[in-house]
Amino acid sequence: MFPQTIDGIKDHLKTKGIKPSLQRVKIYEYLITHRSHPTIDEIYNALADELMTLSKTTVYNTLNLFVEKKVAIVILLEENETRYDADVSNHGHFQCIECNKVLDFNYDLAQHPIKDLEGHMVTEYHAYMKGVCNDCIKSKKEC
Amino acid sequence: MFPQTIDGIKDHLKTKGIKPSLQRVKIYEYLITHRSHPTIDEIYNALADELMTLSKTTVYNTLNLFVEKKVAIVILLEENETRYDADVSNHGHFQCIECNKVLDFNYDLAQHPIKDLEGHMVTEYHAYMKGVCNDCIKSKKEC
DNA sequence: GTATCTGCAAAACATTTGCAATTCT
DNA sequence: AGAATTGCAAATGTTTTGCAGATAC
Repeated sequence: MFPQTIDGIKDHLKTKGIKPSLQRVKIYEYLITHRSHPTIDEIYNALADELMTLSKTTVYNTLNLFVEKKVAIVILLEENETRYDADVSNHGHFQCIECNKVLDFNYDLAQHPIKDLEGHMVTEYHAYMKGVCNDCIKSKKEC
Repeated sequence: MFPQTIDGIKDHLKTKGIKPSLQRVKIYEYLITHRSHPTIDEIYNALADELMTLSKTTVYNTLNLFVEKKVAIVILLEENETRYDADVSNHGHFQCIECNKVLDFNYDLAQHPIKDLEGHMVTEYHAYMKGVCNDCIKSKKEC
């Protein structure tokens, strides 16, 4: 599903019109190897050790570029918290309100025609849910 | 669907555990008479003339209270933009990427069981789409 | 050598907090 | 009077912008 090698990542980015700089490749690699839908902060903190001079501005620039070039999508689940996902296919997200974990789920809204939207041109589909994940349900029962 | 009178609004807020102060009643009235899913700024600007001393803090406080007491929901459609809706039922939102208008649509995600989420407890359902509304499609054709 | 990319510092916004003044009962 | 609410000013946090230096082709 995702490129498996650094060269694969470079080729993928090039195909999408993105020059594969070190920072961009590392950020994309982080996104595809950490499917937790990280925030800018999480990405920055994770890579700052390895890329000593990395700045948050670059992380912002890069993710804005990724979204514009459609190699990543923005995930909105909470106010004041923008998360990113390298899986650009139509799928849903479930966030646990106890542990804040985000799970993907298979669901393509585009497959469900909506009467109220006839006549409009739909280009993006988003579905998300919140609740308590099974891990947190278990931990609660133990108390 | 929504209370039709000021007294109706007061009763509704009281039922939900909210003391109906002037500011709260006016903000709730604005929400149910302007179904455009306004931002804090839009609500503040719309009411500032009438409520001379209204502060943005009060608009923030009030909407946080409304969400907590479940008389309004947060609508996330864009980064850094929180919108509010007094319709707390499960339904979807469509935003036009040309004119930014937000339309409601009838769609209850809760009616669509998701295999990947078996074992988790889902308490909130959100669906939204983006695209170009029919008004903007028409204006484009005219050019 | 010219374009682009990076990263610092500052600016721009959105939201929250602390607290004093006001309102309501 | 006592409790809750309002609203100002300051603080916090996130994202963008301007620009100078570094990098790539």
